[in-house]
Amino acid sequence: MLVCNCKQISSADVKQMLRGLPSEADIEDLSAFFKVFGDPTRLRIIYYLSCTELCVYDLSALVGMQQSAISHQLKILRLHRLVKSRREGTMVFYSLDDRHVNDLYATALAHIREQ
Amino acid sequence: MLVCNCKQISSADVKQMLRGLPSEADIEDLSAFFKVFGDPTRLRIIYYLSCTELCVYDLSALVGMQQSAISHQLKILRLHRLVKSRREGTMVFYSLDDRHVNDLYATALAHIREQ
DNA sequence: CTAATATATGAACACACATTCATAAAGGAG
DNA sequence: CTCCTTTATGAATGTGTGTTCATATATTAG
Repeated sequence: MLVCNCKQISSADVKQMLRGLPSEADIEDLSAFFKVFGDPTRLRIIYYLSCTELCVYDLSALVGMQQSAISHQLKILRLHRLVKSRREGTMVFYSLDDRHVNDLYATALAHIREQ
Repeated sequence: MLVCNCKQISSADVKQMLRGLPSEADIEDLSAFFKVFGDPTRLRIIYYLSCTELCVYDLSALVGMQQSAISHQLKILRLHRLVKSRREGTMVFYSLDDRHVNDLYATALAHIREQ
């Protein structure tokens, strides 16, 4: 029974909720993962990479931000395995590395467009 | 043609990318939306509400955080139309108000669990 | 009305984070 | 080797944000 007698939820119900609760680690991972999408610059990078593979410099030109800023963000995206990189001479090409990205993108867009 | 001659992407390709680019407003909305999920406390609240409707006090007990903190977070969730509230006497019951939430949750979990 | 309970809110603080600047590292050309 | 280009990284800075504390608001009971 919960502390508040609002609806007399049984302790059995509470136990069942606690059983289904994702682990501390999962919740941390989840929130960290969503946080990656919670930045406009990273979303723009993700969009452009969803179109085609791009090098860092071109990405910075497209996004309209300094190369350093893009590199920093690419590192974060890489650490979360959302993009992968491929070196070709002095250049490094980035591309999307997750089949879920588009799903998330689409679902979120659907949400914000439902007024 | 992009500034870097890395792959000689034509200006037509660039134009097409820019055509598909979500608007400034959409990107802001998207990132703000994802940001809401980027916090462990809010994720816990969302989980519990995915089980059942709950009042603020019980939520704070389940999450293990002060009532004030929960109220602040509920306000954010409400502003993003992820939860809805219903007053019953002095109590306010919250419940999920978005059919996309579970989709996002599941997709994200799938991502972080793929190694 | 007052008292009690449940929730909401404002201010303050501490911490996280995105960007910029400067610079280092890596590779290719000469 | 040096010079140039591309990318990565560290430090610094300013901004954003989650929590707590104190308090206000709202509703019911008496």
